[in-house]
Amino acid sequence: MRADALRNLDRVLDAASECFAEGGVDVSVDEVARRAGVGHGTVFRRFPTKDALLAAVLGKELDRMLLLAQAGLAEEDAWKGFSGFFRAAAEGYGRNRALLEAKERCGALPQMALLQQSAHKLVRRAQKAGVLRRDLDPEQIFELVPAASRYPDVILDGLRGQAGVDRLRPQPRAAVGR
Amino acid sequence: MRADALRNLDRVLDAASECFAEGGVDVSVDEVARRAGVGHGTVFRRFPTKDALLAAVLGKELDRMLLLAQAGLAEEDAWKGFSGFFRAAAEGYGRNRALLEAKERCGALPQMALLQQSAHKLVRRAQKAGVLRRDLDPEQIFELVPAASRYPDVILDGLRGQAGVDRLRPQPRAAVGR
DNA sequence: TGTGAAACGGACTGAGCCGTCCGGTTACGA
DNA sequence: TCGTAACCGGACGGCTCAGTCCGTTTCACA
Repeated sequence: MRADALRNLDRVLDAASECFAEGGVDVSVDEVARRAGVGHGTVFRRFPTKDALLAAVLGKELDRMLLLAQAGLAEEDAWKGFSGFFRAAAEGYGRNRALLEAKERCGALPQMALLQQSAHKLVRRAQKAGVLRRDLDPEQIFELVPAASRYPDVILDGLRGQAGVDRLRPQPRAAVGR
Repeated sequence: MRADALRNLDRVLDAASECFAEGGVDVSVDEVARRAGVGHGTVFRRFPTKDALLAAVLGKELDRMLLLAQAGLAEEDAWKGFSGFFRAAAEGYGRNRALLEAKERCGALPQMALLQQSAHKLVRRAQKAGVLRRDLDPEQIFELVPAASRYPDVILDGLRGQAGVDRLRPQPRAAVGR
């Protein structure tokens, strides 16, 4: 690959990250190309469709999250491990407006499986330790991540549970609907 | 106003409600017109722009929410009043995919002020009664409503606080950032 | 039932966007 | 230094969508 091609590829990826984060997935390819300082033909040579570009950007973000999840597993305190990852992931969603839409649009990406696996471990461990409520499965817990981009403390408080004393409120909990 | 005009206006509003709720604000005016069984010229005669149509639909939804808020105030138990409204509003956001985007796009609507006023009363009353955490102001509390469309119980648990024993977790709470 | 005003709806315009293509340019090996 | 292969970017086509316009239809009232 020629040096100029590589340089432009980097610029395009960076510009796309910023554009999608700020404006969501509806930002045009022209806009991305303009910010990268290239013609939009150049963008389409590297990424045959806009979705391919989106997937590349999303992939990079997922890689970052995978590292965070693994860091959480390395933490010995189950709650700290879980909540640290949860908080960081939530902040990621807050910073990047396109993440949710992109996930809907791109479908399954290769990194997803691995990330999901690590994230599930985090949840299961915290639940076993009795510090995380047990009436939601990992899938459901992580549906709350985007929601937590605003006030993570509130939602983490809602998620926290103790062994024995299950919750602050003693009444039977209503079924958690979807 | 002629009878056919009135009938079509109703049809258009209903169709728009359904379309936007299901598909978000990006549904085309043609699609709305098709579902209403009219030409899209007819839609644009009543609503000069797509945003005007969106505002009309949003306005109806806000009216519905205002009634819910007033019902909450009529409830004598402060927590039941607040949480009932919170839950109903959250469900509204869950059912209607366009609500958030529409609010961003339409800006301030006349109903908003009144709704906000009632909602604030609900929050202040619950906070005074010591059943709702005090480290968030009403504005911030209601930023959590759309987030609660999925698992309202979790978030309500996170919001609940008792007088004296402020929270389950005794450590000083981290600053709630935005 | 006849007539005029109001409403209807489809054709049309223009803008924006995705994706393609090709003539000109640039980097790199010999 | 030079030839060539790779790369660049703007022009272009096709599409969708918001908003306009006008010939035709429908309603309401006398």
